[in-house]
Amino acid sequence: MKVMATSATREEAVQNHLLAGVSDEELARLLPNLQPVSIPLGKVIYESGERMDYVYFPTTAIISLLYIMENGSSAEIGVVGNDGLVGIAIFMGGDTTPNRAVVQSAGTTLKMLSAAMKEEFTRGGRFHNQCLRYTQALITQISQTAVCNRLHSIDQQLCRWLLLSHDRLPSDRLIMTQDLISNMLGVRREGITHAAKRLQSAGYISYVRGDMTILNRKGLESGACECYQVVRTEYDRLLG
Amino acid sequence: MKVMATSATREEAVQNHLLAGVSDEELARLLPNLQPVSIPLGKVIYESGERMDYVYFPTTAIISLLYIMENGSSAEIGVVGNDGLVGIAIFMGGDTTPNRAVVQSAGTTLKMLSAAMKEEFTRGGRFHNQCLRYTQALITQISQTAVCNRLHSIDQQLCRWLLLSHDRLPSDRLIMTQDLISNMLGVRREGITHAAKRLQSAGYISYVRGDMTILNRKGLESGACECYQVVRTEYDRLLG
DNA sequence: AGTCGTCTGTGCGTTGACGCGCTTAGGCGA
DNA sequence: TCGCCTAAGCGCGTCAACGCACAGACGACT
Repeated sequence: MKVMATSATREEAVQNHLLAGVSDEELARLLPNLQPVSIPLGKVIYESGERMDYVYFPTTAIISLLYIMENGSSAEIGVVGNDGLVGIAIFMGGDTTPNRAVVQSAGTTLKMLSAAMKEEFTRGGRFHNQCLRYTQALITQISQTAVCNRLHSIDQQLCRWLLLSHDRLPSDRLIMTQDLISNMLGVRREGITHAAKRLQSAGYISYVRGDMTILNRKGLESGACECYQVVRTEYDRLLG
Repeated sequence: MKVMATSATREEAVQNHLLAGVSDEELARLLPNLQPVSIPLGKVIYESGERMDYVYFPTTAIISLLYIMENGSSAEIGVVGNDGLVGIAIFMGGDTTPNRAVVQSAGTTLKMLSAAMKEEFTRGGRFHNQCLRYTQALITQISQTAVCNRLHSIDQQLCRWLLLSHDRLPSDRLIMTQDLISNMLGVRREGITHAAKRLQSAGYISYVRGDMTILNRKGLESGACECYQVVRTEYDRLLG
């Protein structure tokens, strides 16, 4: 995690949609506290139950929220990109969550001390409201993950997962091995191999050794269950 | 849904833990707006995407949050009892959610007009904070449901579900058919039949035609996955 | 060029859950 | 008391996903 000495510029900040949606006055107060940081793939930002010293506003990075079982298996409960922030427990009041936050796609985020976050949140302005609306959107995403885990096939879930990632990605390339994806989705690696091969045969994606490219979004959308669209629509409604 | 003419008394209000946790001053402001209502099993409080006119603070009732698929199948994403409230979208700012809220166990709740809810929430006092802490607890419950749906057997999930219900129940009796439970958990009715029979053989529960009694909580806890305890611990930490 | 580690593909047998159809049994009202 | 409705139990065959073991395949690094 490389920290640049300077605070974030306004141009950097508005790359994050949540920050782009606050008032000029609020943004002016936030800017000096926002530090650009670039974070590598696989970096653990929060550990389950651990004190969170910073909140993170992704600009180009994508962060995955995971629950890790006692036996080591894991499952993703949500994904955060430049549409939101990581660390909602800071302003919700719990300070910690029983989840791990890990970088799914390397890139930059803006980090801010928890204290500064709490201070601006308690002022109760547009920033406060935006944070809560984003939290509601995230709740919808988590809920739909629960439903999808229950009722849909690996193929459908992989499509949903790729679309959620693609929405938060600056390009069509996703650096991610099938093994990592299987940990996210909480399934076998071979299950992902099969599903990915089918998607490749259909011409929706192509990949070689951890380097995946999305070729046909429409195709993926047709292969996904309704869960993706429900989440997408709700994000647009709440944050659009 | 039977509405009594009078406002709620302080004694009624504090049966709901969330209301019990606010300041005297706040409670005094809330009381005139709180109306006791008794609601029968199966009543739909909110429909997916529908405007929410009231928020509900359960006292003895239990409400289930469900997502209904386009093809009619369904899955529970969370359950609310006297530990919280139904209608968080009101103060989170989205006004609606893509979920259905349905009464899982008949009983009473205190309902309050959305406008009154918003007004007290925006005052930003202890009530505001309690609502957010409760929302975080609910997020944990939903997250753990997602994980559990992915990784655990029907037997384990039934145990978890029974324990979550029991925690919110005034007695050990649960009026609920296996068919309804299967809709909640998003599995086949026969799956619940098998799991329930095993739990009955073990002496953990007994049931006849939609009338279930919990005989051995410890037994259920031993049959459940870690998901139940994670949620329980987090509720205690955030709201206890 | 050769070696090693990692990523991907494949082929088993196993299993938990599904879908369907049907039976048994309790409860209630006519 | 009879009949009906609904809840619960049972027995298939089917299937998606699992666990495991191993084989190619690509890239990086001597």
